[in-house]
Amino acid sequence: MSTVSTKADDIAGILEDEIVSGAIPPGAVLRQETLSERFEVSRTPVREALRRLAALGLVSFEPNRGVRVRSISADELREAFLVRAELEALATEVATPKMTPDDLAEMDRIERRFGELTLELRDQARSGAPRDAALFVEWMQANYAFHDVIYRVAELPLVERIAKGARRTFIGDRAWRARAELDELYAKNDLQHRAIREAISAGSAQAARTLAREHVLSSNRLIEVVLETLGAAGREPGWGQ
Amino acid sequence: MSTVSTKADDIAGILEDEIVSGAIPPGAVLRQETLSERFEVSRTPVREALRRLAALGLVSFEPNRGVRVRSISADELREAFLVRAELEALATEVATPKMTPDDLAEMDRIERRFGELTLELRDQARSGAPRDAALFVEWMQANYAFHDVIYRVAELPLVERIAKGARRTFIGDRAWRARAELDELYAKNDLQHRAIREAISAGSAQAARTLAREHVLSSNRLIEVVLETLGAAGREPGWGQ
DNA sequence: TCGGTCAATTTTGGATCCAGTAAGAGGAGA
DNA sequence: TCTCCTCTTACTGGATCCAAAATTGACCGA
Repeated sequence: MSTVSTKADDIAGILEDEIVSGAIPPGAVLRQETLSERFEVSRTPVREALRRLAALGLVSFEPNRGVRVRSISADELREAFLVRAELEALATEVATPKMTPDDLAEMDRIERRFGELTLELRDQARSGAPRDAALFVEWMQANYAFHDVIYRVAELPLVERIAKGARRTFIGDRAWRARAELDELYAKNDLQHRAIREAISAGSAQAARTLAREHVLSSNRLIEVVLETLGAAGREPGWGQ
Repeated sequence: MSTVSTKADDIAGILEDEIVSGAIPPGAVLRQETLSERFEVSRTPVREALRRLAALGLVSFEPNRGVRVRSISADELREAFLVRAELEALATEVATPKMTPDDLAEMDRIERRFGELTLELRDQARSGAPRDAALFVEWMQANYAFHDVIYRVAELPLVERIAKGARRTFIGDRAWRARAELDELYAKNDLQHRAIREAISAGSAQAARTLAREHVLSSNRLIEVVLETLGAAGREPGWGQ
């Protein structure tokens, strides 16, 4: 791990996080001057950072006009899920015969925590209390942690990079967190995790593969809810579309 | 389509082609000054272009040392094929119900040409004549053209982008073109294309999917030959390892 | 009041300049 | 002769400067 890094890399990393997390909303226009003031550097490293983000598909350059954070379309979102489904299926298949008892134990630990959080979320929704954002974030992280074990064991860095790139395309869309009707999907998620874990444990790579694929694809319903919410959200600021 | 473009974009595009085609070999060190002289611009747009290539994974930055064209490792190459196999399977499945008679006719036309080229390649190899690079390139292009029809019909731009990114990771490795023993793989390729075409024509998305996946995966043997050749090739120039 | 034209301002893209770092050559000492 | 140290050189990363393009807004005429 190299301790040195360029300012351009640092800035790109920070902006990437902020875009992915939704702190910088889709459609926002990024001014080079503003960013250079914020990071207390000249525009040169800022521009290089923006080039990198553009290559990653997070922002788009309009020559002589500026860069704007790409807002993801309904089709893109659906497609991202398709890609994730295929690649997670692949990773799960590859990981199954490589799983050690320690790995399985880790999956269990994460899955137990995930189950608890799922119940908490459901209880909260049933009690009519306002959704706790921190709790939701924790649930989401536990969800990803489960899949991350699989990626780690599979040792497929390219697959991991692409799949994680695809899954983050909707982390930033915070709008959907508000919907209560998603709760049963959460519970389904939990059950599917358990099924995948059992298939892996049984050493059935094909079953694990199929389950992983269906797991991601079953988020289709969730996607549609998300899209509905997004459609209701106001248009983003910027140059006249 | 915007007719305007920045020099950084132009340069990145040209360099990308040259790296992918192998004109700039893996391991080569790219000097900013040299590139700026070649393209008759200052180093600024060159650096931005290099940032983009780095984000695409084609080159790697070493802070204060320079950029070098990434040479693909054996594991990366194998993984790229796995990714392609999954995504082409997906694209084929999605494309099958959307195929029009015109699309099928185009596939036939391309496939017919592909079959001819395959025979030519085989005849040439049998006659002991030295391989004709131009013929090989044409064969390769016909091969890709077949798959491109599927991508076009599937209308999955993200899948297409990722899969094409994965498949080009080895176009640049020209070494393997010299191997005669690959000829039977070529013929197999041809047969598989026909099978995929028939499955699509029959409207069986699942069969087409499976065939497409196996088609790419069957290149495993080919990959191993490539790796063998790469292993024999001399080390690349540059900083010590 | 509305639309169009033209100048002023803003902002980007590119060139040049400067500083800091890494590799390498050469010399001194063991 | 080998090793270590220093000094030079080359090249990158970042800052600043300049030109060109686009947006804004004011002014004018219908």
